Amino acid sequence: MTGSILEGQMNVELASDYYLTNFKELIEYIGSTYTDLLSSEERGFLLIFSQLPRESQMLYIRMLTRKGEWFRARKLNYQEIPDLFGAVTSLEKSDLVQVYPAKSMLPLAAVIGLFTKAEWLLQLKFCGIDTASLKTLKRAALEERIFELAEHHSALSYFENEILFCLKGSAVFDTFKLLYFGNQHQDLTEFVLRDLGHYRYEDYLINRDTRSFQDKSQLQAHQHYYAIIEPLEEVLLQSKAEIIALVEQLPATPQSDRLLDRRIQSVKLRLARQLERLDAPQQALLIYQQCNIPPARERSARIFVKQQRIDEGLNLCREIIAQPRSEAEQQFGEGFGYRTARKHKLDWQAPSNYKPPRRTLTLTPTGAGVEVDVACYFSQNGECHFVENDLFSSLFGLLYWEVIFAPVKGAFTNPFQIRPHDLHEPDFLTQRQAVFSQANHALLSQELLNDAITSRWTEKFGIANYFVNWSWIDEALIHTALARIPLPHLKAIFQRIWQDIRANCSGFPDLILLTDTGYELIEVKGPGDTLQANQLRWMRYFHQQNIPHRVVYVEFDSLG
DNA sequence: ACCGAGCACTCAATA
DNA sequence: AGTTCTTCTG
DNA sequence: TATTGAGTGCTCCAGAAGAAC
Ligand SMILES: [Mn+2]
Ligand SMILES: [Mn+2]
Repeated sequence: MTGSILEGQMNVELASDYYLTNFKELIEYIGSTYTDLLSSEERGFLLIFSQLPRESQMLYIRMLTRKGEWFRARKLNYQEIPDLFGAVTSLEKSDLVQVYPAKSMLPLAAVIGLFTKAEWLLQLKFCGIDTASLKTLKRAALEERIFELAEHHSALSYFENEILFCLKGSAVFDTFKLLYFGNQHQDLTEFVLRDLGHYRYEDYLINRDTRSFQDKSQLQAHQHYYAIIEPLEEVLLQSKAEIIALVEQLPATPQSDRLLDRRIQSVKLRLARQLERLDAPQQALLIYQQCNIPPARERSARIFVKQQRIDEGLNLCREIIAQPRSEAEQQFGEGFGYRTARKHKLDWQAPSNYKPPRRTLTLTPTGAGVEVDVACYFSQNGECHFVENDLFSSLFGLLYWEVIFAPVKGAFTNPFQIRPHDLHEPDFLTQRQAVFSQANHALLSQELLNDAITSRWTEKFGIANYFVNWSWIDEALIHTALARIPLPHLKAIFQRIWQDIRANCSGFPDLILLTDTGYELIEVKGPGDTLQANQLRWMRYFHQQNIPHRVVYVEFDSLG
């Protein structure tokens, strides 16, 4: 079961101007829905670009989708752009590309990345520098050395035979991408992957009169955020001072734009967590106090207790228990509060301590993975499949397909969404009451459910859906599973997913064993592995709902 | 990947 | 001189 | 010995060509 689910439709040929078509589709959307948020430069771009010769448009996009802003003309070889210099001339006139003829003097930082190590060593030799000691340096070290040497050898960034292009206006396109996708991680490759058949997206209704960004200040807030976190990964590797400096740049939280708020808080949590590692708990605490998403309070409580501020730690646990933001957080408050209180001889209610049914199994490893080995072992009792989260999540996604893709205002703004924008909002279902209750009709009988899910399966096969993993679940398995799992069990499981989609799509047991008479959900634990908190929460729920489940602890017998 | 998620593996510190 | 990483492509 | 917590690694188009090691 490897490779893409859509492998069958290989040999898709894209039109030779595919990237121009895609680019035009993107900016057409910007022009039709966002002109009022654009700067004059951005509006100007739309106009100027539309008037460029076709090959100039194509060259511009080629450059946009390559790395960096500086290019050697000789490295831009495209058969669909036979007259490179003709194409670039219009771009230069429109101020979208700056052309630097050979023998120009350029800042070293601009050109350092354009040449290979071998080329730089040659250049160094031309400048009369002895390269013997430089040849063994790694790329990064060599670049450093070149910068030092350039102080006294200005000719290092002088090239006899290189025409260079510098791309302008890439920030404008960044804005367009952000407006189009609503984020900064999707780009033009989405079009290609879709058209190649790697992904297929649901044909949901995109409301042209609803959009992700309502006004300019909202757009600017998102851009500001992305600009600040640009060095995030680097800063996380640096020391306290740099991390704190980055946090201080971030806007105050919580804030009213919920999407942006979550992004900012997630970054704050990461930075604070790193401050903990760097032994700066006080500063971490200050950041956690600006956040209301988990695990901000959990981390704070841990810090308090570590600092022997037991009262404050326990008070925070009480707050968590009184108003948990998730079951996970509640479970933490109860457990950590109990352990801490007990250690200090204080009163605290013991948390529920469910122990799921267990058995141990001794077998010889085949190398395919413990879960597969155990599934193999249980095959003597029936069909046993390694499904983890995929089975129930996929059933959920199939049953509630129409709910997920219902044309609610603002839910869909571009053709590359695997879910509606507001999937995790608390009012998600109240916005979709009618489709929701209609989907639930299928839960009235086994036959209706079977029909609903299998017809959805054939109708939607391969279409991207947040909940459905097409590559791991086959139709036969769905069929048997639906026949064996009683309706009340499925209802209970789906209900818990709806309660907290983000948290409850994970933690399902590894295996499902389907026997002649029924089924069982089995979590496999190899030596040294233990139940994770989310796995235990599901099992506690299974217990309450009489859903058959078990943990199988594996010991290996061949290892001396 | 909506600036990681989800899982198992490994190790160390507790009780 | 073979292997691994990066970049580009459709 | 079991439990807890922390940190790590793996995968997320696929394949080609070039560059780095
Ligand atoms: Mn598992
Ligand atoms: Mn397992």
